[in-house]
Amino acid sequence: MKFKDYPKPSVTVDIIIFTIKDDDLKVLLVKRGVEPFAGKWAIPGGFVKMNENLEVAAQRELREETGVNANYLEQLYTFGDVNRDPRGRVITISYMTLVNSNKIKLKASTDVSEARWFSVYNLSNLAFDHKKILEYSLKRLRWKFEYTTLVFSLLQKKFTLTQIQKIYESVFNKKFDKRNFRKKILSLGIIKPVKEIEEMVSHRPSQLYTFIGEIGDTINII
Amino acid sequence: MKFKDYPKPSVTVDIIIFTIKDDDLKVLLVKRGVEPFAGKWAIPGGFVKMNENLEVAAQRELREETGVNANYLEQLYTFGDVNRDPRGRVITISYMTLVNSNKIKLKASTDVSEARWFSVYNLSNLAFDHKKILEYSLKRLRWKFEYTTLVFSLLQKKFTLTQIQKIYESVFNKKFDKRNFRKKILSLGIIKPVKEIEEMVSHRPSQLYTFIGEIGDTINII
DNA sequence: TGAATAGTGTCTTTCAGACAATATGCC
DNA sequence: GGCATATTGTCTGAAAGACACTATTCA
Repeated sequence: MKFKDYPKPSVTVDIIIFTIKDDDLKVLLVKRGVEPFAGKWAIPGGFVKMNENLEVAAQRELREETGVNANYLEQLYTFGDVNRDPRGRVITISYMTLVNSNKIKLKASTDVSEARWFSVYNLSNLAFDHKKILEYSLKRLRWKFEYTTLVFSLLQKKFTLTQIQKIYESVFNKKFDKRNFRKKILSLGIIKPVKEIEEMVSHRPSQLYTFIGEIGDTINII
Repeated sequence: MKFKDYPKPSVTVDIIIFTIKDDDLKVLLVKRGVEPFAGKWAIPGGFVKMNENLEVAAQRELREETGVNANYLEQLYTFGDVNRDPRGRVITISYMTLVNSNKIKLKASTDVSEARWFSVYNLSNLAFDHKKILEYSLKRLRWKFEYTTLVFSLLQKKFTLTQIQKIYESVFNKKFDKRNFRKKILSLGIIKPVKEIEEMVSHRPSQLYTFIGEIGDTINII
């Protein structure tokens, strides 16, 4: 079979980069510098190189945009409708990751003019079918937060229970009862208190905990 | 950006076709007629045409192998490791579907020599990375059976509670308690009895039910 | 002592899961 | 009556969810 002779679609990876900033779930978008959709905001992405695995390509895009490596990266879905890109047939494999926004210093890559964090609850007018991709990724993110220990990819080594709860409240965009939430988290046996407490706060300092487990482990949280 | 000038990977769709036959969960495999892996069994699939959406390509492959259209088709995962196909870079988007084996008359397509149903619990020595793909698809199938009404895509319009239970037992490869299972299914409010009972059986005939809802609806079943 | 956040327990309801006897139709 | 399968209810333990007050630190 001489499949080299057939015309082939282009293949890209897009990476949805989530973070929590100011108690709000945010996603990193880049402003397109070239047509099509010049001036519109888009999910960062780029072409997959011929000798590059898909996850490697996604990691590379992440690094180009943020300068950090993901400790969690998950393939989401592949979008390949014939007319999703006016330049021709482009099939994109979407990935998502979560980064700690403190560690990030945004830098513009070569073919984009700007990169910025956007609240996921206030998005509009994105390039391509990226709005649809983001809606899908938010569903997946919530699902992952219900069933896995993904939250710890957004926390420092030591953290408080309130910090966990605030992240959950940002991701689900709703409040949880403090007592029930803490009871549930503690019952999972995935965190343990450390011999330190919060410092430099003008109120009762809280107990610090550390995560014992692997990020992404399956476990019922909510 | 003249992205037409870059070398591009080939893109295929593979389709995992599940059915229940003889109270056993089976998957359709085809015997490869050509190299690489000539003579090995493989998941059916083929190249995506340039003017063809991904789901359409998957539906087409399904029709070529079985002659039926899917009433349920779901994208699973995209496999794209650099060396997964010795002929070159091939990225494959996998889909899964469930068909009623009564309706199927298998036919060989052009580039395969034979198609057969295999028990998912007895697979070995498949072509490419297809073993890995099947393991992944079984996990997803089970997940879907826990949380959705997918089972009804395998049943006729009228069915018995025992038929539902037997399908679940095949999919999860374990037995369920009859009383608890029926209690649970009935509590969901997604089926209703019809004014007929089973005929032509040499034992107490059972009540027939019909499904009220959409296949794939989310709902907690197990 | 006031401000700010940390930390904590009980009750009710729901659901999962264990468990066995009777009913019906056909031969 | 014997065979084969259908149908049915109770109890227990676990977990979810509603709900409000006290504790601690700092300024």
